[in-house]
Amino acid sequence: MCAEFQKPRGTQDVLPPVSQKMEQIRHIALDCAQRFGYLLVETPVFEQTPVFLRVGESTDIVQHERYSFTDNGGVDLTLRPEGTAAIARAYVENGMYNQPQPVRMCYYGPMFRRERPSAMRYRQHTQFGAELYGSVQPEADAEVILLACAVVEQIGLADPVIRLNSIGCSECRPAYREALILYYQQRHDQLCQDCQKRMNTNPLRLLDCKIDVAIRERAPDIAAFWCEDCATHYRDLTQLLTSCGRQVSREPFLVRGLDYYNRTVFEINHPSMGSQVALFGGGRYDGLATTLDGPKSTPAVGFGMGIERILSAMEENFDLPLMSRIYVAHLPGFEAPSLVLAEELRRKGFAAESDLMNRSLKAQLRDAGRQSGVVVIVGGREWEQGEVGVKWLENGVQMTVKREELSDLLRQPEEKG
RNA sequence: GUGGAUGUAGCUCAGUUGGUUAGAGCACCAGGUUGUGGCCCUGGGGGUCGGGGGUUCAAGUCCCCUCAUUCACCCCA
Repeated sequence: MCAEFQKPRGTQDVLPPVSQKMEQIRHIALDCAQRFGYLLVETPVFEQTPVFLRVGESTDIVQHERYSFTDNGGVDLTLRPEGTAAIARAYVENGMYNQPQPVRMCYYGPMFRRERPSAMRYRQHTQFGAELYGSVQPEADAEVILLACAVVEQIGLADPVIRLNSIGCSECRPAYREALILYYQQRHDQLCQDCQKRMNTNPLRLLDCKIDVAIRERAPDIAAFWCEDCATHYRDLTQLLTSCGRQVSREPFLVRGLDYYNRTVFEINHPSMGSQVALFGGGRYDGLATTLDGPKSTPAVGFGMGIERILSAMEENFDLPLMSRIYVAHLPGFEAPSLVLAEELRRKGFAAESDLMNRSLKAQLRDAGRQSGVVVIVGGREWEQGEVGVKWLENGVQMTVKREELSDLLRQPEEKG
């Protein structure tokens, strides 16, 4: 095919049966969220660009991964790279801080980042996420994490291990930041090029480096710098999660790339996935809504979950429940009656389809065999007497019934044969 | 943005040191059964060999460019 007709780089066509699986995941996620009290909020897939600039000036998402464009009215717009900023905007714009707090919301939809595609990384991907506004309590962090774990578990992954850390608050982080810079400055010559750059842009990210791991080992741990409140918050959260039977692993080097986080950050990996690929990740971002013109104090926690990654993680141990479909076949000349009968069955709630290819009966049965279900045969002597044939392909059992009795017979297929 | 690997039918892949009209399996369609699937047999459709340029009497094969896929980085879900 001509190159200009190919799908854009890093995007995918989702075909059956994968598309059905995706629907299943969406259903599970939204259902879980609802049981936790998190209701769906839909925001536009594009926003005015400044909304996303709040994600952090130094992050790659904002710096060079944006899908931005100017519309005909001269407005600067950006395809959303993540959900949190958009939800924060919606929370503020709709005055949701006047609702009884906390406000529990979730979202589900496509995200766009112009990065180079690789394993489990796409330019358009789907994220499910949840956001909790209004509570500073560690219980809030816990609930959000428990929801994420519940979804992951529903999908068939046993015993998720939560990788957890706290990156402190405006009280205690500056001191840690200084200590970290000092430590790395003393070893400046041994650092990789990226890290030398990171010293100035985002020192916390030094801990993310996969090259300078040896240097990192002896780097100062933020836990030693936590203020009283941050320390209690972290301790309480850990306790809450373990009380709920969740496994927590403290990750001193987990910092995450978005600037808006404070205190809690977390993520979860899956063994089937390559190195640094998280199924979901999130944290607390008490300052974000304020920067979008929200009230002075608007605490919030949330996570985002990569649906394509979830899909690939569950691939082996998750089967789609097959809906049994009815194939209405016809003898030559009975195309129209078979279409009518199929429609009749559909109106009674069955999944039914008829042949549209003017095939021979033999070919229709072959076709029906591909989806292994029930075949209703229309035409011939039986039709003259107001009857149709019914055949179960599984075991080859066949019988003839009055048209009026057909739907009753089909409702209990397991008793036949 | 950096580095590596790979592009031949819908899918998985053969294709010799460059040499006639590019093959197989699976899948698809039809027939073998004037009204019955799966197995088997026979036949059929389907390819600008990712695209463009170059070398050559001759390119799927060699060279260059480009596009795409993929893996590792960067970063993130």
